[in-house]
Amino acid sequence: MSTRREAVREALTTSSGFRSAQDLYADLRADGSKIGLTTVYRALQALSDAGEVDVLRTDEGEAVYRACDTESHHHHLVCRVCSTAVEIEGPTVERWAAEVGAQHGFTGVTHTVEVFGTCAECSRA
Amino acid sequence: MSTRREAVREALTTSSGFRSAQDLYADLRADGSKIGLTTVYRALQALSDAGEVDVLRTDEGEAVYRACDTESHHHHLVCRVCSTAVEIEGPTVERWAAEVGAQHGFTGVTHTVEVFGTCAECSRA
DNA sequence: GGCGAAAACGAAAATGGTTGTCAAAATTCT
DNA sequence: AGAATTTTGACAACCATTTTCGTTTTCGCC
Ligand SMILES: [Zn+2]
Ligand SMILES: [Zn+2]
Ligand SMILES: [Zn+2]
Ligand SMILES: [Zn+2]
Repeated sequence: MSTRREAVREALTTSSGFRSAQDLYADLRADGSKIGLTTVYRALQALSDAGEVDVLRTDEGEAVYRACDTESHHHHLVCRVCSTAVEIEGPTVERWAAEVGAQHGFTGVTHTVEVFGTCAECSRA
Repeated sequence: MSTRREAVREALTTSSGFRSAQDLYADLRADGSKIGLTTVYRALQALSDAGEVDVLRTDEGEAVYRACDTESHHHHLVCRVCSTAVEIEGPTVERWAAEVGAQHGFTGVTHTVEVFGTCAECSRA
């Protein structure tokens, strides 16, 4: 694990929400790092491949990443305002997805589930 | 509703799967239409705004569209190979998403749920 | 410590989907 | 028909992401 990649992981870990490559690059540069944008992309790619970070796409198509506490299968409850995310689980959903796939004769069934809303804190404002 | 927009809607309706703007553009041109790519994008934007087509993002970030039978809330079971999609509903998931959001104090809770797999036909091959 | 191979870096260019611009063409109105 | 309005499409601009490639750093070995 190179120093640069460690820096990207660190920058990602200090945030509880999903961040884009550009966000992280800006953060790191603001902290005085001389890291290049390409390296940030490469680090995120590697971390993603290693299953150490979760990725999802915003409505605008931008990839955003998050360093989750658990590496086991889970989903997220994401604040639309501050992008803070909470890891959630749902045996109910897991079962439902598998069943609906099987019912239609699909094999190798997977799913994507994300829940969005305005978090308690942002709701107050 | 202009002729061009109608043509895009038609091209989308003849497919049971999700298609990208570029796909539709290629289809239309192959059919002899002189439509421009810009117009395809504009038509899809309008149809999407009107809630007449569903949009989702591929893993690569490309927007893909589908003219669904129902305009009411639903999700999709999508074939990873041929991209054919089946509209599915799940009261269970709807309830679960609302609950998990409420439990964490989130307001204005929405969700995205898509199920992927290999359809029966593609599984045979 | 010195050295060479291999891996990591970063700046700049290339890519590819999508959107903005603007003048021409089609449609609608009077 | 003629003017006003909308739609269209070629082309340029955008922007996130990837590729390229020469430079720098790291690492194993002498
Ligand atoms: Zn929030
Ligand atoms: Zn799941
Ligand atoms: Zn299929
Ligand atoms: Zn739903």
